[in-house]
Amino acid sequence: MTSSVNPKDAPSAAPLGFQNHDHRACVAGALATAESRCAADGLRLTPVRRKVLELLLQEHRALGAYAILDLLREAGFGSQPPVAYRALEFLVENGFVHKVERLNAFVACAHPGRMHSPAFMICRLCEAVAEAPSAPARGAFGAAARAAGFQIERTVVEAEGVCPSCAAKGDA
Amino acid sequence: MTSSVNPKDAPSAAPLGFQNHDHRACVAGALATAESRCAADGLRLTPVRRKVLELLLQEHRALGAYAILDLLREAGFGSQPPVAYRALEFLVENGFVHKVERLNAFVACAHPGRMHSPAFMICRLCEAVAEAPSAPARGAFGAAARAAGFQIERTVVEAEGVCPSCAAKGDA
DNA sequence: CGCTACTTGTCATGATATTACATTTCAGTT
DNA sequence: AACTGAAATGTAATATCATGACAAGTAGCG
Ligand SMILES: [Zn+2]
Ligand SMILES: [Zn+2]
Ligand SMILES: [Zn+2]
Ligand SMILES: [Zn+2]
Repeated sequence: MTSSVNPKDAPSAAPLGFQNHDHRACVAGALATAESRCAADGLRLTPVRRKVLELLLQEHRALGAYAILDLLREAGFGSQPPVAYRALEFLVENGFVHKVERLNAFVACAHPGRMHSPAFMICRLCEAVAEAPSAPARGAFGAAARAAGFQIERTVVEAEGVCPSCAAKGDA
Repeated sequence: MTSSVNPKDAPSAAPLGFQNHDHRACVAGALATAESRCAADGLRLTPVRRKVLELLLQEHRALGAYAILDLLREAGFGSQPPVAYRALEFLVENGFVHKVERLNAFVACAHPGRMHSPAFMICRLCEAVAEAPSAPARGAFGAAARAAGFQIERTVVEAEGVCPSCAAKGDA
């Protein structure tokens, strides 16, 4: 969602998505969405899972599993890798979190509640990650896949580059 | 059309990966291309590097760094991880090999000699990997990136699914 | 309650990747 | 041919990412 870059919010030292936004609302909304959808679908958003989602939403950037694990430990949860990986598995399976393959890291979904195939823009300078909608199965690639007889089930689309904030710093 | 797998060994007009093709020519041609381009550009296609490229071309699928390392050891080269990773780094930097992020594995480039941004189709059943041309910076995603002010430098486009060969087996 | 499925905590291990440093090879120069 | 600096290689050690196995706790249910 890149409809408009709205500078109304905090000038912020925030490595957020790329545009400023009301991050408290962004976090609270996503958590609420996750809770209601879990309730609706009979999924169990347990304390660990909820905490991991909350951490990823608050950071608003991609975190490695071990970084998450450190934060979990600080919050009093288990500190062994499977604790983090299992929570992440649940969150990824149910679309609340995406894995960024390029970084071997995880990021909270920016468009929860809707089925979608994510595309990411990853700043190589500040490591900010923005999620854009994508429809890779349409377009030239999808046509090539159909021509080859390949049935696409899942796609990874990740662009590495420089975010507007870092570009401004660098050029200035 | 051309979606059917041709059982005879036809010269590959499209080195697309899932269809049959003259693999000996495919390997020899790619090696020759690599050699001539290295000669032209003053790059050193040393024995280890050439061997890694040859292994990837012959396998014609994605191999993990440690699988490559095993093959290198069998061929009498060094057997420590940096040996493989350094050869792969050279080959990736110079466009002879791509990394498949989704698999943490490497595959020989199917369109060497031309600057391009690869897109992959990965069969989850047989692990075949086909490379298609891609232009992700065009289309909706590129538009989103421009709208966000993000400068794309490199893209990862990988589709996971079922290749025509496995689909035929499964459906039949 | 007792049963079951699921979740969590933990230890151990496996898989992927990099750092550091000594040695060798190579291209260009003397 | 011998010298030299840059590049490449060999090797040990370590760092980072991820999973397997099993015991213990917990929610839902007859
Ligand atoms: Zn936010
Ligand atoms: Zn940035
Ligand atoms: Zn081939
Ligand atoms: Zn297949």
